[in-house]
Amino acid sequence: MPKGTFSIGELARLTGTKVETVRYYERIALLPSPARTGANYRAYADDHLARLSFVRRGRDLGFSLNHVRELLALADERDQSCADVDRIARTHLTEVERKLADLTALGDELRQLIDQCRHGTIAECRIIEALAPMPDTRDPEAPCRR
Amino acid sequence: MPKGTFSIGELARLTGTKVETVRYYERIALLPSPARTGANYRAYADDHLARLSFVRRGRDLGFSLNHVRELLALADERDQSCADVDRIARTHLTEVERKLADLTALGDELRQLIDQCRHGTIAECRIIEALAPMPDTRDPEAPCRR
DNA sequence: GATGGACCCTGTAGCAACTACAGGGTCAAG
DNA sequence: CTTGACCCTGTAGTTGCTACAGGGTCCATC
Repeated sequence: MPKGTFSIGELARLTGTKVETVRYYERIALLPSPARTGANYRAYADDHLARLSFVRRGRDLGFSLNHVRELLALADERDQSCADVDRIARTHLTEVERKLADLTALGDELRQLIDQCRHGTIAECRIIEALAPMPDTRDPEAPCRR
Repeated sequence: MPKGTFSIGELARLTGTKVETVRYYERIALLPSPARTGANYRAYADDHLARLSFVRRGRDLGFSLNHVRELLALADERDQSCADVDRIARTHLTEVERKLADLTALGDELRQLIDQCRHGTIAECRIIEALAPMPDTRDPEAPCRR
């Protein structure tokens, strides 16, 4: 590797990413294509490292790749207002809160089911029972949802 | 449709599933192939309805299709012990609780970030700042994770 | 009996966000 | 000079659907 550059493996280690994932990010144009060595190895510089760690951090915060892409584009517009950044973050937070509510309800329901299990045969299993109820065939409009 | 049978559309409506999803479940052998009419239409009976609503309910509880498949197989073994059912449900609950913890931490972090936003330019945006920090290139082992 | 719209069929391709090969080339240490 | 760790490209798999394309069928209405 030329001095001051990293191989893909080094970049991956530095950012806690898999090598395949780095190549994937390049393929979908989330990361710019780096220079190549004589042996056709990717040679990354500090700005690639910065960009990839930005992506990783965004992913850790649960942003979609598209959101990360938007945030990256915004990060380069240093003198624009950060209203869009704020909007993306708020949208994402709303989504996270919705998932959180769903998952909480689901966990409660599961815990209830498990608590009712009397460890007998399947014929008398409350968990299976809870899964089994049928929708009413007389009502063609009502699906069997909670 | 022969008397006492449902078309795929009716079955879908009764269970709150999309028609394509019902066909998909059949393709992956989660649902048995139904009888066909002269015009090659699927003709479902009550047992298909029961099976599909079991699947839907399991999915609503967040079980993977493979877990649903196992639960379906177990549901047919009426005189076996329900230990396996219990195990699958507990495994799933553990997983749900892990996701819940992750999502809670993530929501907290996002809220903090958003609270810090002073609505100025991107150059001084705390959200972008929080995403930007670089890993230490002198330490080849430490990835930039929380 | 023709027409229209709602339904049904198969098969394939697409989505997110990776991950995992296969089948090669390169490089540095011993 | 060989071994093992790395690198390359390209493609296919994962999960759980969803969305066509390009056809056939059914039934009510004109």
